Amino acid sequence: MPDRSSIPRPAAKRLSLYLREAGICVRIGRQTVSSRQLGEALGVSDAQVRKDLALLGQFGQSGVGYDASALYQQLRQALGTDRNWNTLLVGAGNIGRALLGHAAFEAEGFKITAVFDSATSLVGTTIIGHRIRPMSELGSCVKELRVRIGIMAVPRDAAQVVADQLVRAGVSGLLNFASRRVELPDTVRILSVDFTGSLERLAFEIHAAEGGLAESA
Amino acid sequence: MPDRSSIPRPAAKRLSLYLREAGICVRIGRQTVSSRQLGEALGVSDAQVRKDLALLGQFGQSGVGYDASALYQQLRQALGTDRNWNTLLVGAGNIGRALLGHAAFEAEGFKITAVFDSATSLVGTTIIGHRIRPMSELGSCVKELRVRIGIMAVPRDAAQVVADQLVRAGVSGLLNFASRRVELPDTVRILSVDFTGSLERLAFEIHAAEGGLAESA
DNA sequence: CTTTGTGAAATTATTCACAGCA
DNA sequence: TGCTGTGAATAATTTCACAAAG
Repeated sequence: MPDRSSIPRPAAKRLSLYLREAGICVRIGRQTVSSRQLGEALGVSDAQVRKDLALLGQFGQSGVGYDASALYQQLRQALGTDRNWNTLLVGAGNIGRALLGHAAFEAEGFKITAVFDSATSLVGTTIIGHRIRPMSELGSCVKELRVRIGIMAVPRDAAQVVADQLVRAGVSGLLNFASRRVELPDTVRILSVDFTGSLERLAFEIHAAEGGLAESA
Repeated sequence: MPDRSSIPRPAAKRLSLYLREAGICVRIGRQTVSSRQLGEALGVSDAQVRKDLALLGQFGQSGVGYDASALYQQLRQALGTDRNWNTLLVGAGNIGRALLGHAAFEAEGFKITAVFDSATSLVGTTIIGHRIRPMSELGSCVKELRVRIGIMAVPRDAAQVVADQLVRAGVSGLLNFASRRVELPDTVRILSVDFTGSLERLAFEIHAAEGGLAESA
């Protein structure tokens, strides 16, 4: 067994890509898939794919490739998505509603079990089948429903306060849609999705690609 | 003038974080900010901050730090957000609507100038002040409004087709919300935001931290 | 004093290239 | 033949540490 105690961060990021691709292979009935094929589908070198998958153990077959469904199962297990994750959503605004309507979550094992909002005008109403709860119920909800991930779709100025509440309620991780860094105890993981930051990075790449040549004159 | 095209990818990712922080400094009236302060606010080492900012030129002051508004301007210029970027949105579903209601885009120089959808039931209707246009208008719209970025908020199975249409229409970059890799000519940049993938990565980190399968820093 | 900018060193990540297997 | 798994080589990135500057 290889040393499984430490998976490099960049490799960890690619794991969910491999899972997606393995899922496609399984769905279309493909028996095996090679590191080259996976790599081409995802824009990664074949050597990189092999290195990454070897981190999870040896289950490829020389001359053949990886068994698609074994790969799929192995990745699900490694990522922890072989069983269900209960999540809760804080913030029933634009982004929150989009997430509630995002069917892909449940298909991949993530269930939004409860929705919270601090706006009293929203509390008690039902949005896309979810009753909006008051923040005061956060703690009991996390315990009763065994929620492990809190999804924060709140304004940036509320992010730290909500994060603190979620941590106190006992979640293990946060998915943060507010473009603000929040301080957390290092027992709690966070991953941020920043729309504006993404656009800025994209703009930078375009800008640099176009400006880089023109400016050397 | 520094050569923007030679900025390392990880550094480029941090640039938008620095911009956010510099913006906060300017807004609260702070005159100067040091690499240590920036680093602490963003979870990056001070040496890293200095290396990154030095890529844009030398504008720090020994013993003092960086002039907040000069830093802000410099970053905006480097990222290309000192000028307006016209974008268009394809897909007026859940995610598309959330993006239309996301005020932060315009505040940072990104304007959604037009919205498209392939559903004939939506075309012609107005959503959050935007008339939904048929896909057939894509080409003329890009030209007339000088759109450079296409935002794809479409189902995964439509992603490649829509990407092809956007490329043909002449955009320079794509912001993709579908969890599927799309093939593009390498003159066109793409950046993908994958909700499910993000959740999977978060779940992996939690899972790994708890299960002994850790991720190295 | 404090803080920048930057070579040099250390660390981390990727690619190469090939032995070994089916 | 086609392919994996993996050490070795390479490349990229981060950290160190300090001279120079205010």
